[in-house]
Amino acid sequence: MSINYVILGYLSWRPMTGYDIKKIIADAETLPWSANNNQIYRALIKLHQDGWVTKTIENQVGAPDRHVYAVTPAGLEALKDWVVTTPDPPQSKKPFLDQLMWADCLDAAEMDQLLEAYIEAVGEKLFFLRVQADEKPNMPERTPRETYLWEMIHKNWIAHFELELKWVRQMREELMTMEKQQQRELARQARA
Amino acid sequence: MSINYVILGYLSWRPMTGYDIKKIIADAETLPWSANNNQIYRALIKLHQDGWVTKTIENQVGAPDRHVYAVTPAGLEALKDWVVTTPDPPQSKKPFLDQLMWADCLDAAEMDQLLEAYIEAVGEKLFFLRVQADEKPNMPERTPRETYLWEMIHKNWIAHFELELKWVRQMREELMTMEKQQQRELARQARA
DNA sequence: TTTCTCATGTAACGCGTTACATGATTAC
DNA sequence: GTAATCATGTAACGCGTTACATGAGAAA
Repeated sequence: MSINYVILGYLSWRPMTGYDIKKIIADAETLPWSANNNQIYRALIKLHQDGWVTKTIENQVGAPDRHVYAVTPAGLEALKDWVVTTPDPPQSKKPFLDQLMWADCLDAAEMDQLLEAYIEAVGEKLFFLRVQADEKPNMPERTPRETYLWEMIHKNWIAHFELELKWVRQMREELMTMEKQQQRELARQARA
Repeated sequence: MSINYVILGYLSWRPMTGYDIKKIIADAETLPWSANNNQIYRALIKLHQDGWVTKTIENQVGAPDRHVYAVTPAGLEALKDWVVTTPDPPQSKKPFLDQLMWADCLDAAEMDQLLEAYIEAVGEKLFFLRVQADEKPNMPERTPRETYLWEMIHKNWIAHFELELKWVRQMREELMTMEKQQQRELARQARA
């Protein structure tokens, strides 16, 4: 449930509404959540119950009330406690690799098409990551170290997808070579 | 729900029971599922209902009956149909990166400890991956291409975790350098 | 006139997890 | 005697998703 802490983290920057949080998470290419209301509004209720955030209702005219949440000292403490917990290794789902496991039933052309499709999917994701890496979020007063950390996070994701591209391209070439070699061998056997 | 297809894939190698499948998935370092009964036995029921596998009950003495599932021609077709679906890009959860986002509240020592802990977690995972890459699964009659594909899948995971290690080690060094530089600057200011 | 933005929330459902339940045999 | 192996299955729960619900004002 690290989403709760991620929300708490954003609130540690400045007080915000669920709606604000939702937009941030929806736009963040490097956050693995889809920013659905159910999670966010529930999370805010939970954070409030735990005393980690305060809730202020701002009345508006011609628009719904804003429920503005701000982090409390207890919340900051809880955030730090979570930050220093021993980290888990990354957990990736790569359904493409599952597909590859049983891809030997494909002929050379079908296999090549499959790899090509993966290259495209990964390339697209990489494109959006790069676009976002260049954008500057409107976040206030960041220390050089924090700026550095956020850059490294972005670099991590980009490197991850670049590696994936490199890997699949290498595989594509090697499969091509294997296929050609086999063709030559078959031709030789036919002559004999 | 690619788990259903992964199970179908294993059954395409040889007929198996849920128990067999469970052991395979539990041992496979590169499969992202925990091999719980609930998923596996339900999946087998579903595959059977869809006519993708047949079910044969083998009575045993002194042990529970074995429900042996074998793939049907329709199952093989469904497997291939799934294999050629346009692949999704990988989806990774890296809670450590979420922690890093708010890690600027840590002092240099705490930060270094956190990075060290991540290095250990990733290193351990990498160790197990490497062990398994050396093991030869007792799977029958594999074409050179299928062998190659499985090796590439393993390499993908290993490269992924190696990259993660490299990334965090670089960050550790750079943070160390930044810290020293800041110390020197503070000392200079103190003299002035 | 339709769509977008602001803003909050709920309902239904799918996937995945741990833990529970049974019960004989074999190994330490 | 305790634990592991063989073998099947269920219950309860958590996290995450999409879709639904409301309702005003502003922009296209």
